[in-house]
Amino acid sequence: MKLSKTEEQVMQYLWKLNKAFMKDILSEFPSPKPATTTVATLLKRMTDKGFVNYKLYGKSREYYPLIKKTDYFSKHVNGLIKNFFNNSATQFASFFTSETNLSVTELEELRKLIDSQIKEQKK
Amino acid sequence: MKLSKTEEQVMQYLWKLNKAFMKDILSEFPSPKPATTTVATLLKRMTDKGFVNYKLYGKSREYYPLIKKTDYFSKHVNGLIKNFFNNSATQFASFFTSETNLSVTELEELRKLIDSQIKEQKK
DNA sequence: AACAATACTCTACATTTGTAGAAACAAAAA
DNA sequence: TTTTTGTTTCTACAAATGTAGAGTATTGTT
Repeated sequence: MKLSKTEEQVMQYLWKLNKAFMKDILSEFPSPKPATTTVATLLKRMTDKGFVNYKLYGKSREYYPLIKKTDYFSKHVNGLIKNFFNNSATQFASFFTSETNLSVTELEELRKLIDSQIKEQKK
Repeated sequence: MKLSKTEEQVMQYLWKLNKAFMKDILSEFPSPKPATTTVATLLKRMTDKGFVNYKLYGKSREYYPLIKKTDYFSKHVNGLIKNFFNNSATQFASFFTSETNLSVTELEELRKLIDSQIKEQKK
C-alpha cells in the first residue's frame, strides 16, 4: 500500500510535528488551506492504509505516524533506483551528482559524508 | 503534466528502445503481458500528455519519447528532494549515502565521481 | 443552559488510472 | 481475393484520488 501525493503531504507534516491534532496539521498547510473535511478524509484514508494511528483525548485524536520518514523513504528511493537505473545505486549516484546542480561546497560536504561512511563500513 | 506509474513503465521501454512499434513495446513486457489495447490506450494517453510522439509508417506508428530520461528524471528527483528534504539536496545526499547500503567499493567510486564533479565546477 | 467552534463520519462527485472488449481497417499471408 | 493478424480508436467500467458539503457529536464560551 502506498500514499497518494496529497496524503504524502500530510505525512510530511506529521513527521515534522511527531504528533498532531487536526488543527495543527491544518495550520501547517499554506493558503489556500483545504477544507477541514478534506484533511479529515485524508487522515482517515491514511489510517485505513495503516500509515497513521492516533491516541484519543476525549473526542479529539492526536495523530502520529506509524512509519519513520527514512523507512518510508528508503523504500521509495529504492523503487526509484530500481525503476530508472536498472537497480544500480551507483548509476543513480552518478546521475545524482551530475544532475542535481549541487554547489562546490555542497559537493565537498557530500564527499566528507562519504568518507565517514567509508570509514564506518571499513570498521 | 505527469506520467502515471504504468505509463512510466512504457516510457522506460521507449527510452530503452529509442523508438518502437507497438509490438516492440509489447514484447518488452514480461508475462503476463497486458492486452494490446491496454498498451494502445497508454500510448494514446502519453501522446496526449505530450510525452510521446510517432512517425507514421503506412498505418503503423513508430513511437518515440519526446523527453530525455535524464530530464524527466531530474524533475522527478528534484520534486522528491523538495518534498522530503525541505529542498536541501545535501540533506538528501546524506540520507542517500547512509540509507542506500552502498558497498565500500561503490562509495569509493562515488567519491571519485564527486571529485571530478568538483574539479569540473571549479573550472 | 444555550450557543459557537471543532472534529469526525457519511455521502458525493469529478478526475485519473488500470484494464480491456468491440469495431474498424489496413497489411500480410494463404 | 479471402483470411488472418496487427494497430488503432471508442467505449466502458471499477478503483483510487482530490475535494468538500451535511449532519452529528463534543467541548469550550457566554
